[in-house]
Amino acid sequence: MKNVNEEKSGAVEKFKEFLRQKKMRQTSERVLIVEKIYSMNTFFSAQALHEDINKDIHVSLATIYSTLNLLLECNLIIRHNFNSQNILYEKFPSGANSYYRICIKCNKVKAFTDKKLKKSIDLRNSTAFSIGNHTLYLYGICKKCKEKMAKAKC
Amino acid sequence: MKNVNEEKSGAVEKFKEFLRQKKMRQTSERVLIVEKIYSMNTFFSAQALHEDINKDIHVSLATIYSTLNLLLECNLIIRHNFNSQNILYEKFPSGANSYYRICIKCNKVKAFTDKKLKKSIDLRNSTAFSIGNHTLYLYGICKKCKEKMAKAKC
DNA sequence: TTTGTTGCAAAACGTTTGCAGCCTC
DNA sequence: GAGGCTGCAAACGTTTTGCAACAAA
Repeated sequence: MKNVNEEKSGAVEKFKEFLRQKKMRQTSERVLIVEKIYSMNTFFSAQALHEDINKDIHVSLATIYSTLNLLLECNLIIRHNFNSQNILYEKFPSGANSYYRICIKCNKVKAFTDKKLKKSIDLRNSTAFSIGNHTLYLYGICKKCKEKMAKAKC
Repeated sequence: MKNVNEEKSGAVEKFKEFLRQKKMRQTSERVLIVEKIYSMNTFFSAQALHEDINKDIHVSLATIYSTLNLLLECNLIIRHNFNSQNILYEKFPSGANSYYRICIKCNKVKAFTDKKLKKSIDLRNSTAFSIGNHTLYLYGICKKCKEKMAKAKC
């Protein structure tokens, strides 16, 4: 198991390399934002990230968004749209994969891991398309909602 | 292979049943919207659907959105967020599953099918979570972009 | 007849943009 | 020192909401 700090410094390094390649500048704001994101373990909205960072130092929302777009571009974060209102971001370390169970009744989202499935999906790599990360969403009904529905029928 | 009209009438039926259960009204607008969606075979934006429908009869954008939300709720459509700007919808017939390859360089999206993978994912069904449909996104680099990158290095 | 639904316009929300000043390189 | 980046506020596109008129049950 990789530790959190290794993951974070790996992400910062990858981001800096990406900026170098694009001949873009390494600003303190950009680095701080990646570090913050890689210190979290939950989904987050752009707003929440903005508020969180601004407890420490002042960074404008425009900068938050511009950096989020760069991080999306270099695959260090992903963007979820679980339900129509909230758009949520999440760190996405290289080699990681995201699996989610989404209850279509209560909208709760639960992340899980599945090594076997991961292996099987990674096998889909081909010359026509080199797979980096992948994301799987399972839509269904959770135990609680199933029980509720059973009760309602009685 | 199920034919398109069967699929469409199945969707309409499922939607009507959903409305009945929620004690909501079966309006001509609602039915027309599902029918239209199930006649298409591509991703679509709310705007595009609105324009398309309004060639025939007048339906307001507010009604389009309210119906899209109902269809999301009863799992007859899904919402994609491939790149940060466009939000796209797609029909999602029961039993169908969506697999997508997304190039992180050129942002092109290609849908594909994979029966083996589908079987393997369906096996993840459990008492804790009953899986309905699922969606898999593979993020990677397509052949064209790989070739471009190889050329750039020379 | 009753009450939910529609259309319209305005509001809300997340995100982007233009510009002046600042800070990397 | 030059040009890219930031902050601010205004603009933008998508989605939601409030209200009066309408229509399904």
